[in-house]
Amino acid sequence: MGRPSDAKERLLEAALELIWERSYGVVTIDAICEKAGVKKGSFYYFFESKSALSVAALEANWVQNIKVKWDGMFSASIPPLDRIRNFFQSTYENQLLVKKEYGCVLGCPCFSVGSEISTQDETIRIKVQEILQNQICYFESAIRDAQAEGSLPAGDAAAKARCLFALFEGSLGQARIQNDPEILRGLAQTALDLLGVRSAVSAA
Amino acid sequence: MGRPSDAKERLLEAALELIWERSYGVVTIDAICEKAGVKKGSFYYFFESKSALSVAALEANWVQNIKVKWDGMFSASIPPLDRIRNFFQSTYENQLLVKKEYGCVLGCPCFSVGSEISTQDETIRIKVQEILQNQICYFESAIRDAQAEGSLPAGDAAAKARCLFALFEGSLGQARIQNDPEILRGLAQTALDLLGVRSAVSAA
DNA sequence: CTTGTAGTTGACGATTTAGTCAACAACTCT
DNA sequence: AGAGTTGTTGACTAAATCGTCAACTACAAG
Repeated sequence: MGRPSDAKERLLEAALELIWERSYGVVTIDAICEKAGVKKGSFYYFFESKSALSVAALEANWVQNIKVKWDGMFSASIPPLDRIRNFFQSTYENQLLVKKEYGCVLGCPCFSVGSEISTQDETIRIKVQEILQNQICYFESAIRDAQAEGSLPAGDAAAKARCLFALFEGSLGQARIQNDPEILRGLAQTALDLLGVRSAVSAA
Repeated sequence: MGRPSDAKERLLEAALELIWERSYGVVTIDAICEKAGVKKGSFYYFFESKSALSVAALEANWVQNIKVKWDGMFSASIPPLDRIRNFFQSTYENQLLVKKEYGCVLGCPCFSVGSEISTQDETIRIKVQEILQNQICYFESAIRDAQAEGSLPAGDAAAKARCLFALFEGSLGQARIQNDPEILRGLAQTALDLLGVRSAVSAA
């Protein structure tokens, strides 16, 4: 009941995009409002601060956009090493698209924001940590499955997953800093090498 | 001639520390001035903007602090794989100290700042890129030397160096976000594994 | 149609921040 | 000591930004 509105959703989307494109610190509430087509009064009707909005935006982006993609890419119906290969390959392709659309390589919003304000805003830090931890789990179960089927040597799957994730985020960060998606070109192969796959070149 | 002063140096130091602790966006010129014990008029006497100061601060930190340490750790007199092992080990120990001193894991200022403002400030982006590129070179020559002496399999040393660097920065970023230096604990071994060293456990 | 609820608006005061400037102070060199 | 140069200061303006609020609007349900 009452007056229907999608202003809240528009704010979430605008905030995430602006923060991703620019940075958390440089984006003002006014800018978010303008991009969302919402007056500041309405902003404060829905959220109590930029911080609270950002937490909600990161969460919404995770459940509505990222998680569904990852669920698809890390589906148990795909051979585990293919999941990893495809994931890194599509990361590259995705950043190519981002650069075409935004003019810049933007990397991973979650990691960038987390690194930016982890010492300043505990609620964002916790949310980012939670999402990243969740992402590492996708790597970890792919690694576990690969070990179970014998396509990867046994070993600490959690540690390997963290290592793989560090490679992932570190590479995305470099790509953002250099504004060059080509950094991510061979990442799929690099990832498999890192896991100790003896690379048999697979014919398409 | 004229009036001697170390205000410029104090500004460089204060800026770097504040930006490292907090973030580029959240640190104001006023805050830098206060920390440096310098009035704003003097700030603008030495630098034309926060951006210009930051570029100078990153550069000064690189040549005066980081580079000399790295020159030591990557000295040609040390066996190449030891350079890498020691480097990652000392990264861990260093962040332990940072956490003790600052209360937070702070990671790598250069990478954090770079990732934060790469899309916003081209002069900082370029400077960061230059420093990071330089750092990768240290990895690359260690890898090359290891390959030359046969302790690493041949292969694209530049690519391996970039990969190692991504692991390095990605791990530091995670450690910062989680505010937990233990993320970096086994990094030296992980790095060597990544390079394909068949791990012979070396006795001390 | 009325009523209650959810959402909207624009104008406002308070604060923070950037950036400027003219006068002043401290030092060096001759 | 005098002159020239370098660095310092505090007070100032302008602008940006935050956060608030009372009045207003649009819709749903009865």
